[in-house]
Amino acid sequence: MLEIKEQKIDKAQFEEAAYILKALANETRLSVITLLSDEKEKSVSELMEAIDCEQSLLSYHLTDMRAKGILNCRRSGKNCFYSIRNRRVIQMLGCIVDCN
Amino acid sequence: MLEIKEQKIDKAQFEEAAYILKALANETRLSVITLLSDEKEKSVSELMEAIDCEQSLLSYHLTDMRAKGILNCRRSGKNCFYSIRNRRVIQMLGCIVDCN
DNA sequence: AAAATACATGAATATATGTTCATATATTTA
DNA sequence: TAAATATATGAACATATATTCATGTATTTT
Repeated sequence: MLEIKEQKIDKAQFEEAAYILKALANETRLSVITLLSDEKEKSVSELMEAIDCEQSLLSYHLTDMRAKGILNCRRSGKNCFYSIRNRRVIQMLGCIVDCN
Repeated sequence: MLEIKEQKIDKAQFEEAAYILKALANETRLSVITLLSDEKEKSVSELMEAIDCEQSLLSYHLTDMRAKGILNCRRSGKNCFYSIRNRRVIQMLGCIVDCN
């Protein structure tokens, strides 16, 4: 007698993907990633200017993405320069935008 | 004199991407998409069994993903069969999982 | 050293998302 | 037609995410 093979899913395998998706699922954040995706780092002021986002709010998003390992931050004088920590995120964003 | 070209971002262009990302950024939802990605539709019961998710909670996620245009639903007798509406989502999920 | 600039942080609040439980609805089966 | 099965929905609540505003801190400029 042939058993029907049940497909069981280990939800845990999606933990990390969901975690990153949550960290990116926001217009401001997608804008930041896009601005940083040309390899060049940008200061908070530059990002603010380009995205037209309130200083405090942008800072919140940047700090959080940094805490979640998506962005890097380097201080230089009065400025903080943000950049993308792992280039895979750019690839991912590319797919997302393409598939849409 | 050379002007520095400011890069302005139109956040609105990311609205749709962010909308879909939010709709997917959850372990249960990623599990559902994965289970449905083999072209075959599955009933709520089958999904429930495979994902090990409470009926009501799964229903909530399914209904929402359906409302957001990610899933289709077809009733047949006592069952409701869900499937992926737009195959691009699978491609997207593939990228996400790969890049990670 | 005081003022200005660039950014972060905390508190308060608003809004969105996820979860549970009880109950409703549709369909089939007995 | 009553009971069983499969799924949806509403209410209440918990938690997470986003937003605003005031203020703190580090650095530079005057």
